[in-house]
Amino acid sequence: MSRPIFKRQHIHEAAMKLFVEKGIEGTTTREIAEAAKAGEGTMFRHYKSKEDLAWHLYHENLTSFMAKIEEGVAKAGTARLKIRSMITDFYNLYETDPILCSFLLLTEHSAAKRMGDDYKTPTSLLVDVIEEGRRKGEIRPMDPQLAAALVFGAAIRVPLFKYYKRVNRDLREVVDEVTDSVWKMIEK
Amino acid sequence: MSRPIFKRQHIHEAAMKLFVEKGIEGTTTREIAEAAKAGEGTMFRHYKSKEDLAWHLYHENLTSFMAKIEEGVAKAGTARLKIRSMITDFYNLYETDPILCSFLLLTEHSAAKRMGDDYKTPTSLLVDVIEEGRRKGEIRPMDPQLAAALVFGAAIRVPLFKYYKRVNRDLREVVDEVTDSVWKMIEK
Amino acid sequence: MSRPIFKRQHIHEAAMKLFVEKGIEGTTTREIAEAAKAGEGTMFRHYKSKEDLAWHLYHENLTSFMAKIEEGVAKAGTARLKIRSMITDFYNLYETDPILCSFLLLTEHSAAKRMGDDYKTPTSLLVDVIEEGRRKGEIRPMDPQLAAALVFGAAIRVPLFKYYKRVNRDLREVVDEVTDSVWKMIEK
Amino acid sequence: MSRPIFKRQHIHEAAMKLFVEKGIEGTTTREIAEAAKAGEGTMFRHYKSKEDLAWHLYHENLTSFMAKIEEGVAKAGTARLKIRSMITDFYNLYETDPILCSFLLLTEHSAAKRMGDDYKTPTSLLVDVIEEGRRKGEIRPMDPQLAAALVFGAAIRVPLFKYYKRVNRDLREVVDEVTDSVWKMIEK
DNA sequence: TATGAATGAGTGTTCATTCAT
DNA sequence: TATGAATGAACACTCATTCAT
Repeated sequence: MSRPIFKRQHIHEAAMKLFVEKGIEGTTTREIAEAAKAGEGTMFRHYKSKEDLAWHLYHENLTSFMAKIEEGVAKAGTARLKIRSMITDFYNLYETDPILCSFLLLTEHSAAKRMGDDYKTPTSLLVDVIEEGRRKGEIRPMDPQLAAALVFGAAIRVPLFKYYKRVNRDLREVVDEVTDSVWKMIEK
Repeated sequence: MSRPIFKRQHIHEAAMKLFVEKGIEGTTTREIAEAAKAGEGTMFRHYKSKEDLAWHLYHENLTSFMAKIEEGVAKAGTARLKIRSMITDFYNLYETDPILCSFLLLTEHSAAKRMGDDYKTPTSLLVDVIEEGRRKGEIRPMDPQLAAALVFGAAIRVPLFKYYKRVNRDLREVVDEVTDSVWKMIEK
Repeated sequence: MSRPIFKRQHIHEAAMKLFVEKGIEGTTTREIAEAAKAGEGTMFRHYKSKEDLAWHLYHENLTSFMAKIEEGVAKAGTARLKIRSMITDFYNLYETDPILCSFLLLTEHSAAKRMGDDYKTPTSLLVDVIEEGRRKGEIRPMDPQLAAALVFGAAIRVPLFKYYKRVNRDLREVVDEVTDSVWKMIEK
Repeated sequence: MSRPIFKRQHIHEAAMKLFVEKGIEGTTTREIAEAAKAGEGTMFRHYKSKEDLAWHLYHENLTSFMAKIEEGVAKAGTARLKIRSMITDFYNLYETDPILCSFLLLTEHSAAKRMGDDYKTPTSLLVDVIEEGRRKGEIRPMDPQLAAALVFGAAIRVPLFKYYKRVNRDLREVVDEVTDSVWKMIEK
């Protein structure tokens, strides 16, 4: 009667939006279905469970975002430029797709349980970058984990402040200022 | 059967621990009761609902923590020392009562909905400190909100890294290093 | 510390009022305690349970009301006068203590389960009166139960209509009109 | 496991029976589900709450019963015949579907809160009939509300007596006797 | 006698999930 | 593939009842 259309993409979008707004546990499958204009059972043809949907959403988007970040990092020659590249990618993502960026940021906590320790995340990449910079003498002697915490924390709080409307500028305009600032914390 | 001892404190402690471990939505009232060795209905004599319990826990602890922070900030003479004082209080809290510290950090997001815009939070206090430092010429010209995001983000990510076992040192030992680092981002 | 005062009477009054307003099942023991300005446990010193309280309230008040009705009925010489006496007592009660009257009327249904078949109620008394009137030839040949249903139903609906504000007059003024009316249904 | 048959009708029947037997508050949703051989959550797909179910049951059945009564009343030429028609419909309903009839009678009280004042009920229809009869001189001068109370009370108590096994005859056999009796109360 | 904190069985309700269509 | 009625375990919450004070 009705022609089956692929609802998967609709479900992706609806779910991610709701997950950001109300959290994963706070979102019901029925809300997702409604927002996606799909039947209540449709989601389960594609994913085993709500958690599974959330995980796939996280995993797949993080993976492709990581690929992008890693590409930029690989191209950049210095630790400073590598960090600048990561910040650029993050702020770009936030301005292009704030829901996805927020989802990636907010879900990290709950997804952590399901990720192995060797899972590649922006944080672990940043640690690598810092360790390499340390070895090359670009960065002052300090615990790389602590350095990563400072840099990542500083840079990532800016989109969060924008989310809460404390900061209103286009984040792509502040990439250089943020890079300069965080670099001061760790430079030789 | 019944033994009129005040169970409120037990409930506070059990609930906060569980809220940190599993989130507010992820924690059931049954679990709280069990962990507090209290009856299932006992919580509801003290709080209207689970959400209400979470809110009170957040509100009361934040209020008294804010009092402590504000005291330290008031005593410190310069922006740098004020920021150092805040970091000290935070890291002290983390080492003294990591559950409470984590709860305050993690609940900010969901509590935000219930807080008025004029609600005093560590973040808003930091903005005040930075604005004052700016006026006094201690801090370089920059958007105070952006500065606050950088400083707060950097400093607060450190306990989070400890929570995830990336950082293992006693945070009270790194207060000075962190203060030095974040100060570089904003100093004149 | 506090001087124990008899709270029983307060509880009686509060409970009956609430039972009429919200039904027995719909009233909580806490509401009763609050309305009676008594502690939550006080009621249980006097009655085994909420149902027990309701039953005693019904039983004791009905018993004393029955005594009053029976006295009037015994004094009256004819069936007509006996019925008039009953209506007078009912309407008097309604105007004097509408809550008690409503309680007696509304609780009959649920109390029926606990009453033995030989329990004396206004209805059973009315049947007796009618049977006697029948024997004496004052009442036309008809099923006494049916006659009682008609007379009792008619007379008792009037206070109910007043309760719902459809009738507003003082019921004591309409005793004669009602008596005349119901008597027409059964007179020889 | 699941068997997409419409359970709504089952729930209607089970709920009404239980509501009559034990009252709305005294009936648990679990009991309804069991009696309807439905899952515990099934009711909530159709109705927002137990109260909502009760209300719809009352509203829809009363509405269609009112349509039937009004039709009979409209066809009858005199007040006496109109009243006879109403009694016929009531007693017919009682003998045909005693549960529905009892439900309509017993729920009136609690449903009253949710009904607007302009809600059409058998009682309000009876008042209309009596007022018209009054204007046409068929009925003696008297307060129409009082007259309605007497007539409705008398007629309706008969099924109630049957419910309590005081009266055992088929009510359709007593329509004429009851009509004759109640008519005497109000005729010119 | 009166109290009210504590209790836990039980209630109405939710919601992820299943499966016949 | 998509649907949505049906499900029932699990949930937040209520409330009659107990008992140490």
